[in-house]
Amino acid sequence: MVLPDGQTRELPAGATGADLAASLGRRAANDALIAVADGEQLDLNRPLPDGASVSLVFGSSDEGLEVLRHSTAHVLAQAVLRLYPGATFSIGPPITDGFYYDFDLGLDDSGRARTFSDEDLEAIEAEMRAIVAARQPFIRAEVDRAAAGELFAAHPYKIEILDGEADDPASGPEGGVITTYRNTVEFVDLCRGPHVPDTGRLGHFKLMRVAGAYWRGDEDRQMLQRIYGTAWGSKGELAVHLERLEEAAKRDHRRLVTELDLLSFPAELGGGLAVWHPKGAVIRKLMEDYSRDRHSRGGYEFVYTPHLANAQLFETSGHLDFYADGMYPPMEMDNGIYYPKPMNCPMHCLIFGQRQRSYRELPLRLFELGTVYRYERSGTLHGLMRIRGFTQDDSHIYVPPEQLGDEIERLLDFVLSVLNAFGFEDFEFKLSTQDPDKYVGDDEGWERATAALRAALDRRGHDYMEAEGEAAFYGPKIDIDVTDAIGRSWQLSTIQVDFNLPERFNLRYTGADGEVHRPIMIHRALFGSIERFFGVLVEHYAGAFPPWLAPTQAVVLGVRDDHDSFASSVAAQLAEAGFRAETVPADDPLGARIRRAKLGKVPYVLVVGDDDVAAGTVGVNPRSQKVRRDVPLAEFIAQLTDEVDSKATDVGGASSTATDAGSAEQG
RNA sequence: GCCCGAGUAGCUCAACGGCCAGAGCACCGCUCUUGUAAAGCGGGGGUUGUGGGUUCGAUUCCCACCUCGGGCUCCA
Repeated sequence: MVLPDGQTRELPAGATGADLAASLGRRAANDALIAVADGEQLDLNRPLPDGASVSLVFGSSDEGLEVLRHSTAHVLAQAVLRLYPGATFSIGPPITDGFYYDFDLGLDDSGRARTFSDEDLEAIEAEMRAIVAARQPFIRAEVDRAAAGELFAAHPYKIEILDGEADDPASGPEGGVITTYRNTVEFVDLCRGPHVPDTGRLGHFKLMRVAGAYWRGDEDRQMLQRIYGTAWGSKGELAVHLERLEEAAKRDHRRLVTELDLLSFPAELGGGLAVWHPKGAVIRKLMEDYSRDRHSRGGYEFVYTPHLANAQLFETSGHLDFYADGMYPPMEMDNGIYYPKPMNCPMHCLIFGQRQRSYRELPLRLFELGTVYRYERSGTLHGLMRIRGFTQDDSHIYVPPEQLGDEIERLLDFVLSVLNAFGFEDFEFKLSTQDPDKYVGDDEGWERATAALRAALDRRGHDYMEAEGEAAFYGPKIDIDVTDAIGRSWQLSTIQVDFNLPERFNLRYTGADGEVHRPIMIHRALFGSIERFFGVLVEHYAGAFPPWLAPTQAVVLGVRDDHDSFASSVAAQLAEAGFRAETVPADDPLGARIRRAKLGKVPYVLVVGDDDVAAGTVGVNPRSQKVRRDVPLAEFIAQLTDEVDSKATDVGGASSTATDAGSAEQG
């Protein structure tokens, strides 16, 4: 065998991964989950090919975690089949952070599909613990189709997998070899493997929730009962994961927007529609102002278009053919049919097509904060992240084919620089290419456009993954994900090439050669939706917006009520300097007023007492820094001005020389 | 839309089928006059999501609908 570090090791013929692990020491023997020989994953009890390059996989690696989660899913299936006679099972793959398994529990006495409840989860988890304690081996076997059919005669979903209707990533035949894994006499699963040697290697798991899921993800098929779980290589990692979930729950924008009085979803309005309260509106306005300013400097021209359009427009654009399901229902008026717009592009195309265009005008970059309405099924609505009425920072760029690459490159820089201002620094790029079954335009155009996108990414030095076949039917695209403060990734920006709409709207320009040409169109949104981006920001900052965005930048508090008028004058001077400041009269004890301001996540609390009235100073209590006393107001204003102008994400500045007048706790 | 779960005061939550549905925060009033994260007292606030049903009696049990949350699907 050749080990990953280049060493070689002699083992008797027929030696297994387990033998290799044993030869490497006790830890390897105890902790190894599978072996990888010449790139092929093997159970530890399978013989290693002579002379192979072999590495052992542990629960500490992604590969190991997948195996461990997959095996835990098997344990879940065994527990469910044991506890629910008549139940059958379908698939149970590992997923990010865990695993799931889908079951069909059959019908109850009244003919309705049986389902799991939350209480069932506890019983199932207890059963799983028993299976883990029993240290059942996973025994692999290769069988032929007939034997497999017999083995799974009572399990129609397994039969369907055997019949190869679809290739599931975790189960199902591959290369004609059907493999099964048996744990006990009672439990055997159809599975490609590999698995951990025995259930004793598992145990750091937790069942999370039960949900409905359609067989094969197809809503015309049977709805199955899915159980989700999380599983890790150690107790510590499981604990860290559960803490991360708690942290995410604390940052949930739906909770924070209510607590901070930013916006709400009144039931009277209808599902998926929000109203913005004054504090939320301040932040939104600042985001929009910044966006407008950047677009203005970036060579965009601003346009406005209405919320409704005649059905004819959406027939021309193809939305009624391809997107009708996502549109609000039509309304009839003056013998015409009108739809709320689900996208801004058709209207921008009308603007382009309104007169003759010259190549000298291109690239023509039309920009609009355009509000659109989309019908989202009620079950899919989710706070600000999925909503029915929202505003896109939408632009459509009309460009000659030969300038596509340059424009994309320019766009990439623009997008990243704007996102940077909001505190995002980690980006992931995804290039989606043609779906061979569903596209418009000629192959040559696609190839050129895709090459242009690729070249732009390369020239800007961005690593990207390629998603084959995931492009929209009208052209290839680049999607940009950002990573937030706690490591979650959000898809925000998208840059999409479109050959289709210029065709449908018969858009043309006159080239330098005097001939008529068709432009290529780029759709691009940077925030995507203002609402969704706002939601991401709330979670990213955990509601503690940086000074330039905070709805209230400073709360000024008098120590006693005879300081209130000085406090008011400080607030007035801050307002005069262009800041958002409030005072709270000294009707309550100072501590209580400070606490309320802190819970409101205000960047600065300014406290003024006798000394300050006399000297024209303030006590500065920043959101997460120490308190400074006797700061001249002008100095504080200069500092805040700096932070706002530089869009600093920190409050109080790392370099501020804090004098310790009582430590400021964090909220 | 479909599966699971939940709807009690503005918010967070109590209340075996049984007296007038309670508490904290928030809000209003009075007292307190405060130097860096919760002063005291009092007050207002509810058709327990909506509509049916079972029952002597329903916040509690059953049915339907609505809304919200977790999923499936789709995507920004």
